[in-house]
Amino acid sequence: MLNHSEIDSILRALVEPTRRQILERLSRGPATVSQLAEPFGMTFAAVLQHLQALEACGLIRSEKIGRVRTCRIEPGGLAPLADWITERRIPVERHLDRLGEILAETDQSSPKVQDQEKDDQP
Amino acid sequence: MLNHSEIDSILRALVEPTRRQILERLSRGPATVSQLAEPFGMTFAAVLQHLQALEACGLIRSEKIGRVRTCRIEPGGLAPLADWITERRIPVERHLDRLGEILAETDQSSPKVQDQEKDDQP
DNA sequence: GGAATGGTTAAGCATGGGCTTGAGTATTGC
DNA sequence: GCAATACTCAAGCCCATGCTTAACCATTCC
Repeated sequence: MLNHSEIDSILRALVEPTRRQILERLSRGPATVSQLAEPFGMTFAAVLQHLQALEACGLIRSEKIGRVRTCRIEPGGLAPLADWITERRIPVERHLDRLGEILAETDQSSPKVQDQEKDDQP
Repeated sequence: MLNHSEIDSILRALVEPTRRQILERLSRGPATVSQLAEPFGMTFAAVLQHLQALEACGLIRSEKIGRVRTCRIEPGGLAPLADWITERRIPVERHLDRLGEILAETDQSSPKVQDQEKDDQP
């Protein structure tokens, strides 16, 4: 499915553990491509591809000076995903609010709505 | 890479557009498996696999009564991802704070730190 | 200028995961 | 009991994507 929305590309970038580790590393400060590649048992080119994916969706930013490219975190990069999450949460809160209203309207003699257990392993 | 942490499974679930649409649908109220399968031009079995992925990482919950399985949103399902995002954001804020301190310490005669442009298309 | 360093790109392999098919199970309606 | 319904499971196809290899710039050092 070619859903090329913004959160789609951010999620596709974040779903890869290596890229999350790169973000982790960059959150402790800027680094060059070779510095980023070194800790991973991985080719230079592979790390570069990860960096391009991260930069394409606005999670990092990079700047080349001379022959050295330095990468750093883009501060607001995770904001679209954070917004998406809060948007998805609001309807649920609304549902809970309506549930609260319903509970308030009905008698207090049936307080077992919170009792539902989640079945862990089917 | 077999990184089976919680946010890993949540991200793997959310990265699929179909599963996000299913979440969207369920945020408007519970639905049976066949009700969920109907709008997608997709097999029953395929939707079922998506539902299993969503339930395995705690984003939805389902209950079978008779031969009908009803699915609903798990209210706190997105919380681990939201927490992960805020955790990643704090170091950046710290960096910005330190930047603010540095700017406060130095003279006000060099205000070009915010001037850096992001190069859109390489 | 030539070698070394740092990065970039393209081509190809290989695995994972989404989707289908097809068979199978449990429940409901007659 | 038998058929229809609603779902479940397993096997396999196929494509997207991560990774490697191998060549190819560009910059710095001598």
